[in-house]
Amino acid sequence: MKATITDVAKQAGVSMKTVSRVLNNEPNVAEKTRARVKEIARELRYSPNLAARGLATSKSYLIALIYDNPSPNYISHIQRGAIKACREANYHLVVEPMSLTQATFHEEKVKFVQAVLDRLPVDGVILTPPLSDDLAVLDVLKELDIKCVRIAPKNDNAQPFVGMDDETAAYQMTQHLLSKGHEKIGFIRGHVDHSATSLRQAGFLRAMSDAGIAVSDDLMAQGDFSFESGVEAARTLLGVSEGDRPTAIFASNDDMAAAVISVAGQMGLNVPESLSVCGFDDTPLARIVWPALTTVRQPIYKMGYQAAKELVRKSDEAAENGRILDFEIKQRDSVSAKK
Amino acid sequence: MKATITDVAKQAGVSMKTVSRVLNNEPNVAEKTRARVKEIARELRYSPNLAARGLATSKSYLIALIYDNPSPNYISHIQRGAIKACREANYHLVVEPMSLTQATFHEEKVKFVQAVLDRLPVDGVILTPPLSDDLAVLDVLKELDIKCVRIAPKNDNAQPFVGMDDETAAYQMTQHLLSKGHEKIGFIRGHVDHSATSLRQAGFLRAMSDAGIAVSDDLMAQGDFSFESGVEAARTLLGVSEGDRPTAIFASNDDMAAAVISVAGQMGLNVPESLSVCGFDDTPLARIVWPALTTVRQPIYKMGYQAAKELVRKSDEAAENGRILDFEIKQRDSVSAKK
DNA sequence: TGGTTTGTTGACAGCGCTGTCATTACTGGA
DNA sequence: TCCAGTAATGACAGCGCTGTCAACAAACCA
Repeated sequence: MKATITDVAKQAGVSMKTVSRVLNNEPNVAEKTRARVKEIARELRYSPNLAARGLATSKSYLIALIYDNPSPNYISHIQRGAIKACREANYHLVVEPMSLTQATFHEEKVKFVQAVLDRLPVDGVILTPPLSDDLAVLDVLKELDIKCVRIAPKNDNAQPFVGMDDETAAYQMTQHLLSKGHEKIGFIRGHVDHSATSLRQAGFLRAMSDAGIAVSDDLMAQGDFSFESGVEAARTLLGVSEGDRPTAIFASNDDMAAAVISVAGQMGLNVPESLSVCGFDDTPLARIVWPALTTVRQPIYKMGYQAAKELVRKSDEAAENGRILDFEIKQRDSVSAKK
Repeated sequence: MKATITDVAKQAGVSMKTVSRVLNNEPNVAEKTRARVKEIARELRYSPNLAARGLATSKSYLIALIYDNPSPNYISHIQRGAIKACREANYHLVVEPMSLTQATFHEEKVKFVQAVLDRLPVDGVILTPPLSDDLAVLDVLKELDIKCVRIAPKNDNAQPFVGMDDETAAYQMTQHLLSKGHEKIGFIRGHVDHSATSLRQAGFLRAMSDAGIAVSDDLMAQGDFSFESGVEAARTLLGVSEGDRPTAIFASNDDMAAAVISVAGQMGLNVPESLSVCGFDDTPLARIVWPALTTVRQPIYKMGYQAAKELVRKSDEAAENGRILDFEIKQRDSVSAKK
């Protein structure tokens, strides 16, 4: 039925081992032989049996993406990037979301990871936030001796990761607002557990401080990254006398920024004429709301790509222990100069 | 390091084969032996090596989700459902999006599927629309003798599938609008290539016809499922004299429905007081727009689940060749009685 | 009682590949 | 010319598991 290495070897008049050498790009094969074997393999549409190869090398050519992250958009970008890298190295990606289990308690998360890895002998694991900062999970991985790259972790635990500089991004976005003449700028925080929350806030505050503008407490509202929490926060921020009202609001993510636009609309405030709004993440939503959101584009796809790339890296290539990727400020229509 | 079947066998004082029988729930093992082996396996935290098992059985315990669908939301639900079913049967899911390759031409899509399956010996494949209606791809699968379940295909080619009844869903949604007193109802069509487009339109028209209401051409607008196309269509539908304006608009998906709400807002029309709007799909967007969208909830998660379940089904369980899952009309705030 | 059936167990080969190590062919220098 | 040194190749075992088939024990019937 399907061609095996033996078939190729017979056809080419060489031993299985030589075919194996060619297939794995090992040295010490005469160029002529190499060419012939390659040719025959192509003719026979031969491709190695992963299971057999895995059994012999105790590698699986599989990378797992383990996540506990409710945002399909985020995950799907990571996933696409990771798959790209896998494909380039003839690896495959298996996805293991843990939201499906009842893993609400931390202990269960650890058990989940353990169970997955006991069963599936993957060659590497990609962890997304907030899992990327879960020390217990990292311990399990270390104990099992499985390579792991973390996406956007809060802490650099001397383990490989890829991420972006949330603090600087928030800093630059705030500068953008300042450059448009805004001084009374409201800020909506994200979910307290999320690592990005404090970084984005820090960037905002640093920019304000650098500009010599004090930020009063009532310009800071708490959200949790959800649209609903954004509505709440926007009402708090905007439900004051016209003089006290901020002329711009920086929401920690796009969902909350969309909420601000929605609330502003309901209050009869035009965006961006009477109120500038900006978000963070550049989700599809950012282009769907009206006016389209000025926001920060995260290199999510690239993070997935780099993470997987590091995992499938052959040992003779250089390792990179941490990598900060570039973000981009996407200027669209929701921010204008202060009137 | 990691326990093998031999370790368990030794500990239990039985042969490897008996352990194997217990692990695979095969009959003809004394209850006492079975219990003891299970106990020891648990103690040793033994779990079988997938590669070895795969080599012996020529099964991979892997299911592939192959897709060429730009909607991360749709895919992520399918994926979650499929993973659930895989997990229940000790299978794993590998995802293989083809949008990453340059597979714009049809021929390349076929090649892509072929390449993936040559390399990875999966036990089954899940195909999402529009791939689920790609005859050439189905042929490849058949030739390779790989089981396949299609999600929401247009045609029942006597091959396993799961789907939902788009026509009836659109029919019922239209009835809902009619029951609120609306008679002048606008309809925005979806992308012409998509199988759901014609079904949804057919359901709409049937309901109108059953209610004895003629639908004039200028109440039907063409979209392509994108927000932008929805804006366009909404402008066409609403940009007429007040008397000719529809009192309700049924958009073929949520993105376009959101566009209708946005355009209505810009025109000073209140939703739902002056215009009722409904969508289709129940994407996250439906709850984020204001007012929240009345829409049709598709059983996407369940479709993924059922598809995978069919693929991991043991041969002694009953097969189901096609399965229509239930939808649900989600009534939210964007539809009200006609004034 | 012996013979048959049914239930339980184990020995062994082999799935398709790669690692190890031995063997052969070729090269250049003394 | 011979020999060391190196490049190219192959024989063979074995990765961890399951399928096949044979062996044996227990239970049953006549």
